[in-house]
Amino acid sequence: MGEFISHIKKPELIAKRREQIISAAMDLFRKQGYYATTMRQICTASKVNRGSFYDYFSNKEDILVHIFKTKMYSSGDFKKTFAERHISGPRDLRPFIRHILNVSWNRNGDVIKLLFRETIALDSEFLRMVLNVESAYTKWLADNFRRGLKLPAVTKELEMAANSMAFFCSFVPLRGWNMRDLDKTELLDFITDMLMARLKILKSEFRKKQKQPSLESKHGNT
Amino acid sequence: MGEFISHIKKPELIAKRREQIISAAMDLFRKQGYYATTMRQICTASKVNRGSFYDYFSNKEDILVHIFKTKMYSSGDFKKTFAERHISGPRDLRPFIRHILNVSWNRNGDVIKLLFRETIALDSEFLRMVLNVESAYTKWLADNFRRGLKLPAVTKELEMAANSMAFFCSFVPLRGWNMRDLDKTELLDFITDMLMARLKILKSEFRKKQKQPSLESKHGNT
Amino acid sequence: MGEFISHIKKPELIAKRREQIISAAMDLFRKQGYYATTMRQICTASKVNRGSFYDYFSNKEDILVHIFKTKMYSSGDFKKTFAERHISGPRDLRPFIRHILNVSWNRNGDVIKLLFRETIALDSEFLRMVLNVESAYTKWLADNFRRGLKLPAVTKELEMAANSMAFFCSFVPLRGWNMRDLDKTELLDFITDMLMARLKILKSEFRKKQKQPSLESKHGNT
Amino acid sequence: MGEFISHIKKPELIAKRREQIISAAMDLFRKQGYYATTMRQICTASKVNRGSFYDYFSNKEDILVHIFKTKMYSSGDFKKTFAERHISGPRDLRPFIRHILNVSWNRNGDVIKLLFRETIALDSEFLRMVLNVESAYTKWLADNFRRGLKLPAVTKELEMAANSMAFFCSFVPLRGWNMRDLDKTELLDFITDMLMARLKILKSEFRKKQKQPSLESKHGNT
DNA sequence: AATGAATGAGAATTCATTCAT
DNA sequence: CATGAATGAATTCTCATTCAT
Repeated sequence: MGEFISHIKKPELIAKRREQIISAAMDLFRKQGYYATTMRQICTASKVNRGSFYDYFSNKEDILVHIFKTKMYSSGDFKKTFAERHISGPRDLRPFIRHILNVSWNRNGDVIKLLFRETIALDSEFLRMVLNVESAYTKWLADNFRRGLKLPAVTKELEMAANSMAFFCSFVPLRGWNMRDLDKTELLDFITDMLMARLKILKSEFRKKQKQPSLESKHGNT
Repeated sequence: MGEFISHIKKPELIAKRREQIISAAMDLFRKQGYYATTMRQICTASKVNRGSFYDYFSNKEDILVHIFKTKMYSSGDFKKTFAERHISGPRDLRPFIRHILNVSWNRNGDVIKLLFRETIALDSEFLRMVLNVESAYTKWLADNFRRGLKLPAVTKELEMAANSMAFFCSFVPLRGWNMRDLDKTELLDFITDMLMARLKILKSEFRKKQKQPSLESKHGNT
Repeated sequence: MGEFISHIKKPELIAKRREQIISAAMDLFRKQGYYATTMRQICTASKVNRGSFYDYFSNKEDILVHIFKTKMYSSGDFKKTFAERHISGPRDLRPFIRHILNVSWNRNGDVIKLLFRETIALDSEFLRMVLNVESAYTKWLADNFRRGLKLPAVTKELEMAANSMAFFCSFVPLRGWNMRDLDKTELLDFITDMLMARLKILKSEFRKKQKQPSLESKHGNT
Repeated sequence: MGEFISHIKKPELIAKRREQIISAAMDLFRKQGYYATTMRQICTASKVNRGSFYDYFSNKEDILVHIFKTKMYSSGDFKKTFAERHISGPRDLRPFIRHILNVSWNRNGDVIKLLFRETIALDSEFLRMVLNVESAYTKWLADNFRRGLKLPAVTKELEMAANSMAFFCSFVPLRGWNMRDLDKTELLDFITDMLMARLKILKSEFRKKQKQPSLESKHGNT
């Protein structure tokens, strides 16, 4: 437990070696999966000595942990990228969705794939952390949708929309094998349209409710 | 590779033991993942002798193969279930979607999860087979949508809708950890609505194109 | 933690293999020490497969634990042997001492040596157990001395005598390298005489105290 | 092997660093044992760079060798201390014994413990040297006893007494865990008395033999 | 003379699979 | 056809030692 402290003195060397290792490991994990990838392979591919490896990571699992940490939060791509893309009004809604999907599919695809496939390899303590980050991210999405639709509060329906959005982020990473690059670009618009269509319904339902605040309005389903 | 032929004579015994093993293995795989599950655990849980196991499966991976084979095609739940639910006209569209999602989330959730997480453990030959089944299934979905929308042919947009649909099938299996049972039920309608909304757009666009067949109509991107 | 349960079914096979392993291991430990002895060597010497080893012991340390357990208590040599040799009166005192030294030096020498050298390899929980057994043994010795000297209670001086006795048990195991076999036999009488001489002083001091119960009598030391 | 020659020029630096290292190492060896102590720990504790270490010792084992060398002979505590305490007549006998035990238990306890536990880690050549020193020390003890008892020559019985004495030196270092500090002080007198009592018998037997030089007198053995 | 990173042999242990009965 | 012990290749990780700066 507890944060691993490297014995190596130069921080820039630590960063460099970790980068080497993570890069090689991600490649191997993507191709073979976490378990089927051996330390031997990782060290050979990253050109880091098998003994030296343990100066930079505490053990094999630690690579996964670092990947998720680096890519998901702290200095991570997720937050940083998305923090810059904030929704302030209705006009931002569509570009916001497109942007996030685009980044998720084309830049973070590998991490997302890993996230779905290999979280089971994480020890429970860190797993909980990862899931918490995911939850927080979904909440952040929901709040952005709220602003984009000018709604007063985050409703359960907004949460479902956010969950769908988060799930769409893994669409291409998980199902990309069934598509050509061309299709992926078209899919971006298709999915954006689908989500926008659903959000519009959500908005119009809200308006209806405002006019007749005493009546619950839902369409009956089987 | 080639098909594994058991030495055991009685087919009903083979079926029985395989069922025992698959049932126990799926349970363990779901909880711990394929690699973290040992043959010892599988044999103990299924009450099959560790030596006898190899009379019913050729090796550990073979269990996965059989699970996918059994659950996805041949006697599989997928086709069988869905074959009975065919779309013949527009009125079937919504119930069709709801039904498929419902079955996927509540009956086939475990297999779907396995499919996303552990296909990497399969040797490439069988992996290709699995992916082919998936593709075929998606095509079948697209054709049903076509019938539901009364369109003359399967367009690229219909294919994308089908891909989305197939992807939604794994929504709860993969992201269920973030939802209560209650939410899952509401989500069923939410997703159905979203897909229906997109299909309606698709239909109306088709109508527009029929009236002005010479003009390409697309919305601007980014 | 907790008792290791072997998966092997036949108890007699477990006993046989453990015996093989312990015998080979003790030999190697004596020559090279615990740490310098590898599992490879133990398995080769005991003719037990390197994988099979873990069907009979939970790990390397477990060998040490078993040696101490087997040799020190439960079915162990210590208790069994000594239980039969009980002091009931003054005439038993000298034979009792001689017998215990003899057994310790000639039959349990290897274990005693191990006990002094390798207890540091034991995990703290089991180490405490071992030390408790030692303490109990020393108390048992003290009580026998008490009976042999016909004293009413175990005094601090009796405890010191017992501690000395327990320490003498490791004389030859620890310092045997400085003696020929011939010397060891003579040493048996020499040490017995020494302890007897001290016990006689102890007894006579007790008598003196009984006559003048109000006066503390001790010789002054620097 | 042969003596290790340091590349370092300043002898006082060599001495200083070796002292640093030995001091830290002894502490760690006592607590954890030789094998469980890593070079990392030794270098951290002694504040000597892990690379520099090999400028002052040839390898890990060399620390042990130096400890024994430094503490046992040459500039060693043993000889120096004891040389000052020489027996010239019967009156010196008891103080001599007390003094040696006291020093062994309270000043050299750690080295003695190490000597019993870790000599096995020494390569055979140096081991022989260590044992030789021990033998010489025992002979020196025997000769002092001879002078204290005014005997003409060192008999086998005197040798046994000296061996016992040498063994008593390790009593508290090896069995101290079973005693409080208070007990250790009382034990000093108890053991001194025991040895003195035995030596008196030895002396009186000598006198008897002198009177009847033709008769062998021994007590019967089991 | 000090520093600190690199090296790689070797350790304990696991586990799918085989095989004799 | 079942049983359960044996097999051994492969895995992760440690650590004394070396080496370039």
